[in-house]
Amino acid sequence: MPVSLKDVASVAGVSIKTVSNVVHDYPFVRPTTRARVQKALDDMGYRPNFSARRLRNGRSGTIALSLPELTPYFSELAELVVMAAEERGLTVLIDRSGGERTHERRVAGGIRSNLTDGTIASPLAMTAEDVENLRDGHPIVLLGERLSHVGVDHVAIDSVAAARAATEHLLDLGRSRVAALGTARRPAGTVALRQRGYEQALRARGVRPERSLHGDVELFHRCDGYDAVHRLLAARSDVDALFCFNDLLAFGALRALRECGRRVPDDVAVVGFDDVEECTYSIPPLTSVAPDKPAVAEAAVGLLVLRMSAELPVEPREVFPPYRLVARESTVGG
Amino acid sequence: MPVSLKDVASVAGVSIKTVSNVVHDYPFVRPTTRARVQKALDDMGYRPNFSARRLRNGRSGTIALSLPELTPYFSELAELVVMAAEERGLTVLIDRSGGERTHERRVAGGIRSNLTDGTIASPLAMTAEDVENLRDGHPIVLLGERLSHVGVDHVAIDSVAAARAATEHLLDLGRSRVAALGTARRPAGTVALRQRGYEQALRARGVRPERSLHGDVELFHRCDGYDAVHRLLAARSDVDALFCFNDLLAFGALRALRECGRRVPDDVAVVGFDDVEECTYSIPPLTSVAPDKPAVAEAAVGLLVLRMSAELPVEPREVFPPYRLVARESTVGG
DNA sequence: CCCTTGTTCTACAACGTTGTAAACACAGCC
DNA sequence: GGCTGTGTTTACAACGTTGTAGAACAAGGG
Repeated sequence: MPVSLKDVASVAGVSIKTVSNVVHDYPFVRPTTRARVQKALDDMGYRPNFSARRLRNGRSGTIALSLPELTPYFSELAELVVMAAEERGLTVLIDRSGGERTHERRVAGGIRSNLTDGTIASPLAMTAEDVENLRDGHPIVLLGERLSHVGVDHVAIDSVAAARAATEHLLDLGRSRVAALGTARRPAGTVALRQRGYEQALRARGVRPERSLHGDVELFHRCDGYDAVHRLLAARSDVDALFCFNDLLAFGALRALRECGRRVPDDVAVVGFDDVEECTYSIPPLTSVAPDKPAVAEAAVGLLVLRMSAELPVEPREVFPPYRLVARESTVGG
Repeated sequence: MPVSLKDVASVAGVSIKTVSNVVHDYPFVRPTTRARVQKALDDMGYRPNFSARRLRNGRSGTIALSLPELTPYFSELAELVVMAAEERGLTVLIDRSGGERTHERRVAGGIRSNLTDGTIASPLAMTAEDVENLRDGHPIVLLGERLSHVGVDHVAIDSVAAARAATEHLLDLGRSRVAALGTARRPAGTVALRQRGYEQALRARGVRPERSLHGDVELFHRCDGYDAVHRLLAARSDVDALFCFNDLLAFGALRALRECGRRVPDDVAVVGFDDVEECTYSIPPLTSVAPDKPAVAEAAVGLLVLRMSAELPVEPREVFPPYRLVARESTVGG
C-alpha cells in the first residue's frame, strides 16, 4: 500500500501540488505549510513513484550497463561504473547480455524503451547495423573497440599500442618465440587489434610472425586458455613467451604450463591483459596490461550523461583512457 | 521520438485500445484489422513504455538483485539469478550496495519504490529492524544466513554443516592444527555460523579450539586473507591446515603461504568456501565447499515470484540448497 | 419482428507525477 | 479604492497504458 502525493495531501490538508513542491524544495512554500507537509510526508513514509515520474518528465534517472558476462574484468568495471553513475545521481541497471546477439538487441531496444535513459554497452555480437538501427534517439556509449566505425560514442584504450607494449616487454626480456594466446581464425574487433599490436611489435624487432605461434580460442575464459596452451605446446614446444589477450586466458595458461612442466617465467614468460585483481595473487603473479579502469568508467558515464542531456545531436566522440604495463613475476622472475 | 499506441492508432485508423488489444493478442480482433494494425506497429517500430505500464498495472517485470560487491562469488550467482529470472520473463536490476547500511536501505526502500516488483538481497550491513521497516509490502528474499530470525523469505546453504564438513575433511587428512581464516572478534551472521561449524568439527574429534588458530579479518577479500595468514604464521608456525571462510581469503592465503615457504598441501592444507571458478585454476587448485549455485539462484527467484504473486501474506519460507565439498590439490596433493 | 448471443470495436477513467497558468492573499503605493 | 507586485497555493492537463463498460453490428431463435 504505497503512499502517494494525494494521500499525503489529504492528510496535510493541502493540494497535491503543494506536497510535490515541498518534496522538490520549491522555495515559495510558507514555512508553516512546509513543516506540516513535511511531517505528513515523514509520518506516512512517502516514496516517490519513479514510473510516474518517468512517464511525466521522460527521465528515469537510470542507465543500463550491458555486459556480455560478469567475468572479473567486467565485474570490476561494473563496480566503477556504478560508482561513477552514483556520483551523478544515476542508478545503474546491469544487464548480462550473454553475448548473444538477440539479447543485446533487446537491451539496446527493449529495455531502453523507457526503463533507462541511456545505455553503456560492451557489445560482443552486435553488428554496426544493429547499433545503428536500435539506437534511434537512445543515448548509447560503447565500451571496447569493436564497431569503431559506427557513429557512436566510444571508450576504449588503444588496444594496438597496448598489445604492442606487452609484446615488446617480452621481447625485451630476450624471448624470441613469443606466442599469442587469444587469436582467431577470423579476427575481429578486440582480437584483431591485439593481434595487430602483437605483430607490429614482432616486426619492429625483425621477428617474423608465425601462424604456429597462434593460440586460437573460441572464448576468453580460463578453460579456453588452458586448452589452447596444451595444443600450442604440442605443436611448438619451443615457445618461450606468451602474450595472452586477456587475464583469464593467462590464468588458464599458467595452469597448463605447469602441467607441462614449464616454469614461469624461467621457461615461459607470460603477460596478460586487463589487470584484474586476481593478477596480484596468482602464482606467479601475472604481468598484465592495466587499463585505467576508473578512467574508463568515468569516461563512459561522462559521455553518456553528456549525450543524454544534449538537446541537439552531438558529434560522436571517442575517448582513449590511459593504460600501463604492470610487470610482475610471470615475466620478471621472483 | 518514441512511438506510442496513439501514434500507431492514428496511422492504422483504429482506436488506441484496439492497438493495445493487438499488442496483447486479445482474441476478438478481426483478422483484417489485426493485420493492418500489426503492420503499422512493425513499420513504426512501436515499443511499449514500461513506465506507463508499470504505472497503470502496478507491475514492472523487474526485480532488484542487491549485492554488497561484485566479487567472483556474487558475480557467478548474479549470472544465474539473471538467467533464472529471464526464464520467468523478469529483468534483473543488479545493484551494488557496497555493504554500506545506508545504501542497502536505499535499495530496499528507494529503488523498490516502484522501479522493481521485488528484491533479492544479500545484506551485509542491515539489521533485522532495517529489513522489517523497509519491507512493508515489498517482496524481499534474503540470500545468506544473516537475519534469519526475521520473518522474511530466505535462501542459504547450511553454513554450519558445510563448515563442519570442510573442517572434518582437513581432520580426516590427519591435520591437527587447523586454523580458521575469516573469523572476527565479534562474529555475526555468516562468520558466526562458519566459525561454529569449524568448532563443532574440532570438538567432535576431541580437538580443543584455540583462539590462536583464528585468523581474524575485516573483509573477505584476497588481501585480508593474505595479511591474516602472515600474522597467523608469525604467531603459530605449527599450523598444518587452513579452513578459509571464503575462496578469496584462501587465494590470499595461498600466496602468503608460498611467501613463507610453506608447501600446499604438504605443509599446510587449504580449504575454501564458495567454489568459484578460480578454484579450478589456482595453483594448486583449491578444495572448496561448493554451494549448488544454480539451486540458490533458482530458489531465490522462485520464492520471490511466489511472494510477488501472492495476494495474501504468506508464511516466510526458508530454503536450504544442497552443497558439496569439492576436493582438489590444495588438500589431497597433486 | 423482437430478443438474445456473440463478436468487434471504442470512450472513458485512472495509475502518480509535474509543468503551466491562473487564482488568491496581502503588501505597499498612487 | 484600485493598482501593481510578490508570495503562496491551487486546478488542470498531460505523459502512455489498460480495465471496465458499453456501443455497434451481425447472426440465429422464437
